[in-house]
Amino acid sequence: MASTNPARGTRDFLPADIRKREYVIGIIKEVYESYGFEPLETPAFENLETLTGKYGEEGGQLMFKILKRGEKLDIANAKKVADLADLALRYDLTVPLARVVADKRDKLPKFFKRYQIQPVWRADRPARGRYREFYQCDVDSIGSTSPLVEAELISAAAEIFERLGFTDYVFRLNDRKRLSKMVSDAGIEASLETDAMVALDKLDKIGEEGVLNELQARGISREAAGRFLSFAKDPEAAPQSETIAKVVSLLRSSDRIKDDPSLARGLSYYTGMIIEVNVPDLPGSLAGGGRYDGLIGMFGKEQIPACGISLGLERILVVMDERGMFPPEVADSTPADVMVTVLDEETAAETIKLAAELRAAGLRVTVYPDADKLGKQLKYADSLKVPYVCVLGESELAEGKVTLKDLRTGEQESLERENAIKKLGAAIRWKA
RNA sequence: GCGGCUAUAGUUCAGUGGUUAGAGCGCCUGAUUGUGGUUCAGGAUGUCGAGGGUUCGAAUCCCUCUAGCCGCCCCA
Repeated sequence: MASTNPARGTRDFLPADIRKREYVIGIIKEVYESYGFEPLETPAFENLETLTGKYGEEGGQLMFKILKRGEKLDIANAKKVADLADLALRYDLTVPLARVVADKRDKLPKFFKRYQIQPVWRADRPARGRYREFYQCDVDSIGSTSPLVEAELISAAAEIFERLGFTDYVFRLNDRKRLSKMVSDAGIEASLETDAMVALDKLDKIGEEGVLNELQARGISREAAGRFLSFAKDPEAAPQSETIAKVVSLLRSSDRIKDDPSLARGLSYYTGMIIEVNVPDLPGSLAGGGRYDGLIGMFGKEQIPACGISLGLERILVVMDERGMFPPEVADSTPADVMVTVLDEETAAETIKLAAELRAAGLRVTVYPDADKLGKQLKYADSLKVPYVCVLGESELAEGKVTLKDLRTGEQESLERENAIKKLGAAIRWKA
């Protein structure tokens, strides 16, 4: 038998999963909209040349490339990847945004604030909380170098975490320019700057001693490595960042914002502030971002400054699941408020009519499809956790009534149709 | 990319060379011909991941492949 697993590193989202995802995405959209960010969507795939060279060497390897089609596909004479593939699946949301901005500058506002919630694909090896298809929720502000941009992005992201019910998140802030100064002040050669940052990025994971060893392994002297690390450990000792000071002064003072000179972040396109959001019980981050004033210029047109934050939807969902942070109507979602029974094929038309009346009253109504025994129908309703059942059989039809049963209490009563509809409408509205 | 573990009913798992492969949960039927969630009685369900090998005999031992999980590397 062929495997019925979804492709490696991908997932099927069952109804309960979707309810949770939509709840979180709904809050993210609401908050971003309230800050004046506008939605953007870009294609699932891009021209290969749009994406190549934007993510460093590693990134290129992890891109899902799409084979050329028809006559253009000449496997026998292909010498390099570009001979075989001409398209690739979206690898992140930032580069497509940069392309859109470079391409449609004239159609976009001078300061373009956009959010984008779409899947991206990476041909990575899957691991816990890591997939080959996953969603990113990006929010970016294009066109201004003002620290007000950073402050607003941080403020919006913080509001999202508050609304979702997080009480222990921390925003760590650092500055790429300050990191460069830390490198030079420590006496590390400029050519080893990237190595120093890659090693520093692992501080949480491998500890101080581990970072010192890694710095030395990358050709940095013990003394320089020690000085570098002492800056990283102490915001007072480290060179001061004007940007961080300005951004912090613009935000309402909060112990959730932390100046952290040890924060590095992998991506090479950041040019100024870098941001990461952490919670204590998760090794990685819930969100990350920073300023990238050079990326849009890579498309060869105008150099336009930009800054953004990306929320890690999958990780937010994992933490919320583990902590039971979903409200009951999301965690215990049901497909309908009420189910209407069918006891006889002859009366099915009446069942459909009643269902339509209930829907007109604003209820979510499902109809049992077969004329099975009543016990079976009730059992089914119970398995769906539908709270109410309308029993509509011969005896009810003869009297022009309907039997309304509350599956949670087991109570039931025989009511005139319009009373049953009124009562259900009130019960469900009360709940909502 | 490297190392380790796993694959048996719908599902979670037991079964270390010997008849006809088991259990919990779930599912179906009945007690209850129109009343679920509890209970009781009964019932169905397997290419033992795929392919090859060893053996009188393989779910069990060996090899290959595939898939899943856990570390490392890297990343969100």
